[in-house]
Amino acid sequence: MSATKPATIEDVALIAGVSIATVSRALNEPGKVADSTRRKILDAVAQTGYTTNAMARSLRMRRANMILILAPDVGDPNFSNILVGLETEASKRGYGILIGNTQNDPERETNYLRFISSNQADGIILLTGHLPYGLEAAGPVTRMPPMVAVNEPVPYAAIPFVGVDNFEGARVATDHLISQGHTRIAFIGKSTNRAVAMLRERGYRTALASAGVAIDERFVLEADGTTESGRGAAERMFVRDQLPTAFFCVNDATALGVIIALSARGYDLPHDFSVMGFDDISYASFVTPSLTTMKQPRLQIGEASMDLLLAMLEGEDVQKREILLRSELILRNSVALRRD
Amino acid sequence: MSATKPATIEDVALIAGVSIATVSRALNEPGKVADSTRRKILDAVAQTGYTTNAMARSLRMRRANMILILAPDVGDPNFSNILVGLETEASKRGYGILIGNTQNDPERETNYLRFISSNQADGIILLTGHLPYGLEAAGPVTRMPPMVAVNEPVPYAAIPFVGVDNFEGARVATDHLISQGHTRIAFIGKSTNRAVAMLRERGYRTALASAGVAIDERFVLEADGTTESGRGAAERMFVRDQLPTAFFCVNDATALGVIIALSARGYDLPHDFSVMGFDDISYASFVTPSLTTMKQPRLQIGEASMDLLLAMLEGEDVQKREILLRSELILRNSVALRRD
DNA sequence: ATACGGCATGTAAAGGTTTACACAACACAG
DNA sequence: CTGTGTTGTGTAAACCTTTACATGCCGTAT
Repeated sequence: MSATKPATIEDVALIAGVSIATVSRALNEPGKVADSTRRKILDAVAQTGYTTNAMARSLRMRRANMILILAPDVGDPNFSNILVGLETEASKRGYGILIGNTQNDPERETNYLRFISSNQADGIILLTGHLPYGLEAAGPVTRMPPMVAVNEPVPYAAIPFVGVDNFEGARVATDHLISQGHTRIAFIGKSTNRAVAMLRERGYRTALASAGVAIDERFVLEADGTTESGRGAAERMFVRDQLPTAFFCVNDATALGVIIALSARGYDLPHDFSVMGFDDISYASFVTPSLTTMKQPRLQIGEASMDLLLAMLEGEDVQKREILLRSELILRNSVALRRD
Repeated sequence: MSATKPATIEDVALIAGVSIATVSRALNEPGKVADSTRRKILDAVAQTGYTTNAMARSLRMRRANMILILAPDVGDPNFSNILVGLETEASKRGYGILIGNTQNDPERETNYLRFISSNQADGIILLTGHLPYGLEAAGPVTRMPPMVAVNEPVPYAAIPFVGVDNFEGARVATDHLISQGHTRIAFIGKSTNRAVAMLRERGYRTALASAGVAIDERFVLEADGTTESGRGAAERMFVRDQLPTAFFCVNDATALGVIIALSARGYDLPHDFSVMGFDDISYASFVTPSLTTMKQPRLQIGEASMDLLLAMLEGEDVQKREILLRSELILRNSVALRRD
């Protein structure tokens, strides 16, 4: 007897002997309908297997209960658990997540905005570090959808940010190296445009300054955050006359490159050099030597940012425009007491 | 002069001086409208910044152009690039993807089905290896949404499958070990319920059989596919009187565990033992020794499966119920010529 | 007895599309 | 000049909700 078409609110109303308005109310604001009627309605719902049609609902309510996530690369191991956190929190609150893999392609970014302009998504989580390309062109400021930037803050835009306290984390990391007796500490991964790298460098400098250690600028090397760039930077270091005893790397991928370069030169780590990373990506514990690093609370970052976005969406006045979470020092085997 | 409300098809029709039906046609089936009118309409569209409201469209058309992806853990490095492939193909064809992270929790699985029953998604990509819990209960077979299983086939259900040819891949892997002179080859990762593991074991057995090598059943050990289980299995191996010279592991995570166990016992790899994995997960190249393994064409798997699902959705009669892609032997440093 | 407020429910509009059907204009064959 | 197709466009229904407003009823204060 199951209808080929799915049941609508009208079918339910008919069976329960009430109007569709009452059915809608019974389902959405149970307080507003008499107990006896509500029971009849719930029975009818069970009997028909009714589910409310999300399309009709969204059309009427002008809201889709859907969040768009824009990421340059969903496959990035750095994003994986953030994604899980985002999804968990969204799902818990009845929202779905839509993912947009931009590959940093402006065209794709613009294209994903159709989800916003066509009302398929109510807000955006930005993992890209910049406003979606084509957003300004799309219309005046009033049309800007609610957004939260995660991991990478968006420069020159008043977008709420959730991420790790990079400055503080880098300070803790550098302090740890200092506590192991190191003073000639290199920083691998200087950048003049990536905000995260700049904050981490500042943390490094501040830690050394407070410890009264002068910074040898020849120990501060540029690298773009990839394993390859880390390897290259380490190689460049060896043309210098004086070498550091420890390397603080802007992230784990870079640290991996440094470790590969040092191992290839035949050094024994961590005996000859200490290496410290940042992020605690999944394979940090599998490298040899396993990597001492700062762990990003990725799950929490995901949850907190989704929580913030949904709060904005639901009209709560959000006072905090920035949520900084603490990173945690993870002790493994790539850092040791200074030996020379 | 930009309206506070987004422009509707009616606004466009008014400006272009035609009816809304013509506007709709001009946009969706351009051939059916006169060139001159179409031009006027496109002008009006540009002028108003009109975008069609996806909700209204989906409501009317009973189709959302959205695909639900059910995965036990989106953060799994094994899934990452499959996800990218899925997204790429979907996006190329104008579909969006909705992700459902089930954590193998029946309740969450059931919950995600609301996207289907409420018409928010048109089809499902199953990465879980089983039908979503609660699907059968939801209604008769006629209501089953189009589905494609990826990576893990769904047992006892006629669901089209896309994945790597595990049998063939395992055979190639084992052949490689044999070609390096090994005959005492262990299989780590036997399972009696995971289809993928069973296929890989069969490939292993077939390769040895065709090479005329008798299998020592004491070399076939159970493990559930985690790094920890690989480590444990390797340890168990050492209570035996005779040891293998090579380990073929059901996947890279297991291989990693084996490597860790062997290294901890002070063996020099690959000199003392060869270890082979399967999957080529991202950190396979970072372990020491770097892991020789079979590479899964993850991007392709993602694209092929989405392509199949969309073909089904668009009514093309899909003849192929199973697409098996080839895995590729990746030579690194964990396998060497037999030395003893 | 009258007025009034609160409660439970119903009526109908609105949200923005797509598309079956109808219609008009025109060309062309008979 | 009539009948038949073709082409281009319009009218209106349908998709399924939510919700402002109206209605009717009952209880209570005046």
